[in-house]
Amino acid sequence: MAFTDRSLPAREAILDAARARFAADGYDRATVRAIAADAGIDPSMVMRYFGSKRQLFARTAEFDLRLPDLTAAPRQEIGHALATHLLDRWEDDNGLQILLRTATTDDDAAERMRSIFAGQLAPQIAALTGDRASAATRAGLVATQALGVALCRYVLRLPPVVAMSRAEVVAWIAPTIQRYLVGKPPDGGRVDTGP
Amino acid sequence: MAFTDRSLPAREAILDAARARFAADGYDRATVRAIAADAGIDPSMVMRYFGSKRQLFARTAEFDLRLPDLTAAPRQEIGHALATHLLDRWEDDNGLQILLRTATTDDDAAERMRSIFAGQLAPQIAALTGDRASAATRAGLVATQALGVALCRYVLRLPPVVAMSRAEVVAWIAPTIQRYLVGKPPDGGRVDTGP
DNA sequence: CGCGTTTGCCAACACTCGTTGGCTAGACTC
DNA sequence: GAGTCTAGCCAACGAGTGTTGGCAAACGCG
Repeated sequence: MAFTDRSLPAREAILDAARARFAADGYDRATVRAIAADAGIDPSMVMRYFGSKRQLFARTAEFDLRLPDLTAAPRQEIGHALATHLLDRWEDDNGLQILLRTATTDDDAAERMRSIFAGQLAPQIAALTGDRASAATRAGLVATQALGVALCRYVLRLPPVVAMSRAEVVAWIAPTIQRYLVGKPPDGGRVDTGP
Repeated sequence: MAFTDRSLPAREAILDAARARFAADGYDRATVRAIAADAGIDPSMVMRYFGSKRQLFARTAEFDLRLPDLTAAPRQEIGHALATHLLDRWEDDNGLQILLRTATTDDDAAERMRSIFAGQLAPQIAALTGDRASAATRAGLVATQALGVALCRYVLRLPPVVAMSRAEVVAWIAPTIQRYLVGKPPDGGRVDTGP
């Protein structure tokens, strides 16, 4: 019971509708019936093609930061480069919005979020600083600022954060990202796990 | 049909259970039945005492930043002072966690979040800088970092962010908050709405 | 053409949800 | 101490959910 090319448009319509609904409403409030209606297809087909709502969600919640090689940029500009890249990345891919909207109440989605920053960002920082021990902490700090911007701008839609242009946002947060990436740890803010 | 003191323990048990459930599971997944069971009370009593699930949520989702007078602190330390206060504030009051967990999918909760930063934080910043036009933007920037920390540390539980001590978190993010509060706007990051 | 497979739709199941009304027992008032 | 109001519980409703099975039509292959 493999699927043929004939049903491919239907499967893609379901995926598109699911991505839009999950990004807008989150996992719980996005119903299979609503997704199917948006796709112009019967709800039972969603189950046949994707097995279950959870499996459908898992398919739509795949997200890759697609980080560029940060060591290639000038050392003083990597904060700006990363900030720009991240904003670009989640303005043309709603995968992070899908994840963010449901990760606050669903542990599977939260776990994906954790693995993204631990698995994709932290190694890049380790390569950047040569300090593997501090990379995880620095990646976590970058996550607080990056996810905070995403949350306020695209999910909560705080008016002043929405009103800023992308260039303004980048200009403001780039120094923060820069410091978290390669800046000197502040007094009382040690970055390794030693005594 | 006013309620007497006799039912006060029951009403408070419901509120306590509701706060815990909403903070842990968010609005949708926290069921009235589960809240009532935690409180050791029949679900129908929840409706009688609070009208509806939404009204119960509204009662538990009241949150006040209780900001201190920032103009009282030395100018160079207000970032540290605010960062410390915010961490304290939402470690001993789960109101913000309740809001954060559901604001990603519920617009009522999101609106409350917006009004907190626009109504409680922005005026304080205006008093601090004397610049009413930029205060909203600065409040939004502070929100990105503050909510980002709350999200990563208390909701998503990113391991490196959870592992840091409170002092470490404050030491790292205080300079960021400081700059957003009173720092010079970066090139390309104007803070007013002029041309 | 003829036959097996795939597609799509319909109806329904089993379950959970918020919410409602009615009943009993107890507390308070006069 | 009789009458009135309240607290609490039980059962049920109606709506919405994910999910399943069956059936008719369209397709592809021999």
